[in-house]
Amino acid sequence: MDKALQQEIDQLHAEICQCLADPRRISILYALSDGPKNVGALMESVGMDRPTASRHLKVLRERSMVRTERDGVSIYYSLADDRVIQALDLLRAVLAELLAKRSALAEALE
Amino acid sequence: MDKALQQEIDQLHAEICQCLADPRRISILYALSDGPKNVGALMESVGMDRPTASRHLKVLRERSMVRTERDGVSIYYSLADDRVIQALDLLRAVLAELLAKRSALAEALE
DNA sequence: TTCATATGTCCGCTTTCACGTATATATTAA
DNA sequence: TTAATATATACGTGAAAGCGGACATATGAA
Repeated sequence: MDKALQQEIDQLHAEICQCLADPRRISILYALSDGPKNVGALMESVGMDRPTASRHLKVLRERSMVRTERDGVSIYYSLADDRVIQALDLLRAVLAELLAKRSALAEALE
Repeated sequence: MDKALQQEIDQLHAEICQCLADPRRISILYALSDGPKNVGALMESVGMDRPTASRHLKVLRERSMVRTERDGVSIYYSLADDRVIQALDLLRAVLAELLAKRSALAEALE
């Protein structure tokens, strides 16, 4: 493939990954995997103040990781694509294995 | 689950995602999915200078996303877990769909 | 129109991160 | 031990991202 084109794809790919590279946003995405929620419910379930929630939701919105739908005065957020959760689950499994290995090392030290 | 514990997991989860949130590192990981490579070969295939390659490799090493093995004067890097590539592929598929939708919109405008 | 509620943005501040140049380390061969 | 090769780090700089408090907007009801 063309080198410049490949770089542009990698850039966009990295921007999507960037969305996932924050613990609050991960928490938000898993909260939404249960179903749509408005901002208040998300603040509650993730434990953030309003500006923080809004900022992170904006990041996710701008990268099209979440969708919004207004219902009266509330705005409901939902996942745009379940594969994002699948990807997060894969990485979480990798993490689990890393931690298990470290735990085994720790036990071997005793 | 305990809230503080959950936050700590999300933090580690985010640190893994952080590894993926850079176009150079994505390029490195895909290059390694073909098999182990030393730094020189990676520089070639990804098109970076040495300090840049070393820095990114350090990030991937510290998060255990890659393994290293010395062979004489060369150091060979390899993927620590193929599921990282699986996760990247899922996200790339999400990206492809997003771009396809935008492309359809662009055509509809003509 | 005025008020209350839900959501979003702006500001200053601090931290993190990526870059390139120059320098350091480690391994092998002479 | 010296030189050569392959790899890694240190440093200064500039850009980007996160935070919380104050402010702004939009919808619906009185």
